[in-house]
Amino acid sequence: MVEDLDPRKKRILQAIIQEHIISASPIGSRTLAKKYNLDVSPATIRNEMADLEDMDYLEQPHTSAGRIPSDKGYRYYVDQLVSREENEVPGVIENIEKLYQDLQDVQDIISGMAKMLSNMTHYTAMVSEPKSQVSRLKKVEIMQLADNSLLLVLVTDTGMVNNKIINLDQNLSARKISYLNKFLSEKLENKLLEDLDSNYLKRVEKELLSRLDLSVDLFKQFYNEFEGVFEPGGVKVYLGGTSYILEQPEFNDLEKVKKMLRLLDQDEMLNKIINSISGSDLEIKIGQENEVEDIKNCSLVVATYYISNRAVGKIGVIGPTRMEYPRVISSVDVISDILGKLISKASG
Amino acid sequence: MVEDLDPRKKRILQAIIQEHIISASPIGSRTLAKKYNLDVSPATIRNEMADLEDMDYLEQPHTSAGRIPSDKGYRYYVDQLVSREENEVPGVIENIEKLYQDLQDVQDIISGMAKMLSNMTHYTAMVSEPKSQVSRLKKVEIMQLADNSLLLVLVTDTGMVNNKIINLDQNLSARKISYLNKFLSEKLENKLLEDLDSNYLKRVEKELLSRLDLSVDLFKQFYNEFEGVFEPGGVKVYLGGTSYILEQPEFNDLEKVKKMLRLLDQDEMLNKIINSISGSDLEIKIGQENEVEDIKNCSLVVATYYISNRAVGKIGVIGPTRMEYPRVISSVDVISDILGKLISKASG
DNA sequence: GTTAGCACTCTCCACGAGTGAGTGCTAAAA
DNA sequence: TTTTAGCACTCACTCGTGGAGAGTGCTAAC
Repeated sequence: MVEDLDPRKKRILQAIIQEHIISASPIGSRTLAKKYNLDVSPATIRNEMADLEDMDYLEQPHTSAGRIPSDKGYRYYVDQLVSREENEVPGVIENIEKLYQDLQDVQDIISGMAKMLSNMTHYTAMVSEPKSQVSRLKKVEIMQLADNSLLLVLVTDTGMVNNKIINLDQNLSARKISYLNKFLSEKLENKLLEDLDSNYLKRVEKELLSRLDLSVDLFKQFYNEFEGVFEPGGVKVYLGGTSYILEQPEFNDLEKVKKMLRLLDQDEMLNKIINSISGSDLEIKIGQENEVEDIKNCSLVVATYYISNRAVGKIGVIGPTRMEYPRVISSVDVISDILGKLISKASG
Repeated sequence: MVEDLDPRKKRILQAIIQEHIISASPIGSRTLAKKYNLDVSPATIRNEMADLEDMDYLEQPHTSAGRIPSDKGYRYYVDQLVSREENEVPGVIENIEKLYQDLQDVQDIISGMAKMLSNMTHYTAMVSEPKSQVSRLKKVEIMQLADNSLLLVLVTDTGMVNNKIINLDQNLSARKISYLNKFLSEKLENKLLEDLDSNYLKRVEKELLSRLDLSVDLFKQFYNEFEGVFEPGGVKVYLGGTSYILEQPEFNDLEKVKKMLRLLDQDEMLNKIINSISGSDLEIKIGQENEVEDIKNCSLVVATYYISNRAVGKIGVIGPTRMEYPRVISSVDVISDILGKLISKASG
């Protein structure tokens, strides 16, 4: 499906896209001839532009306007005309890493990187938490807070800490709690969370019941709560720079801004968006390529970040299709790298 | 400073404000005479309106427009013309409480109530976390995650759970950790966080050093991290219904929306705003009465919520000065109550 | 294949007239 | 003295009109 454009068409397409990214308005043949020395007259460019429009790389908002790139045009640009290494600035990685190195809390790191990425790109950034399925449970511990009240703490090897307060009807003796702790760490720690499904938990429950002389009611209550923690549910998505979308001329319309902000308010939507990206290292979805209806006029640049070689989460940028792809691509690339490194370090 | 308006002026002022709250535009004498049966002619109303303008209760956007309420007008309305019990719907409290009763996590409760409040009022809601100063430390515990890596867990009696992963240069033996745990619970648990200032912590440090044969370097490193947890810092503020501000005609201007959203993006600002409210049960700041520059065209309705009779946090609503005060006041009132109750219950 | 020339198209902006809501003032009525 | 009717006046808002400007497609010449 990728036609091979002749070199002049390539140059013209590239010039139009670059110009449009800057000006956000349709580009005419004269402007193009003036600003880029293409060594041909506007008339020739017009002919080429008409050709490119026939091939669906360009669109014309109305008869007497210049051309704007189509989604297909952007796609060609991103795939063929952008060199991905282009903008790598050498020292940046080390500098950012240093800047954030004393953040220990994974949540702080994630939201810090979301902010960083949005500041670098001037678009809205989104980062999903490390997903638990591919994490190993590093530590399970129950602590007594008061009579009838326990705190359950789970720590994964990706550094995510999960708390749950469990209120019971009756007291659980210190001896039993310490037994439970020993038992649960033995059975659950160092397992993949993915493997701790209800089947496995049921088996653990059975074994525990046979060993521990515990009022069955009390135990059931505890175990129900306990099991609940492992239910998948959506992963939290962090946002950075929400207000940047307002800077984009394509969001000059209040209705559009409203729609967008409402979208970003909904956690499920964010999940859907960021998880619609299949899983390759850095993926770009342009306009109509997006599955979520409400962002079919936006582009997404999303990378996967890794913790000890496991793909655990996504980090990306959402903006208008008229996006500064080269800069965004290299920013997302760099930040996803740093994010993985920082979390790895923080979670030991 | 509160002049006593004669009854007719009161009625007219009230009518203008109510009408303006609905229509968001200046109100003229004819409209008023038609919609509210004030038993006088438009001409008379005009005279009264001119009087009210002289007294600064009303303003005129331009010579030939109707009148809109001034901040002073709203203030009079809120203080004198709104009966605070007006809108109490009996069953509501119980219903909401039931709806949210199985939320155990304090953070979930808070963000749930923020959403609830914004849905009820159709304005943006903000809720601050229980502030730690007036909380008691219920539980301190250190757990070993791996060699060199500890997890510090703090739980307050308001149900807030705080985690910190501490990475050390060397290992800390299990025996020492268990000793540390015993020592720290003895010294810190059930104390007000307010009292755990650096002075107190220094004394504890000294005592600990004299008792524990620990490499001083290692200890210092641990203790530095540990102390950091008690540094005050801003409290987190939860938002609900950010996109509601876009529904308000006073934010039809993109510039204003931008300013507002940028404001709500900054945690420090939110802190400043919500803490500019002194501390009475339910306080209303109208327009210029606000200290924060950027919200001098907004109104704030903020209540304090209580956990076992301690004022621990704030919950409120921010919207245009043209706000439906009666409804907002009773909503904030009700929700702040429920919030306190829910957290009390969840944190046992 | 490329370019100059030209008629044509469409948006955008500024201008002006008309409309309508609302006022303030004055003089008459209650 | 207070209230009301009448009237002239003021502004914001809308809508249509009419260039100006940018850009195109087509044709014919290079």
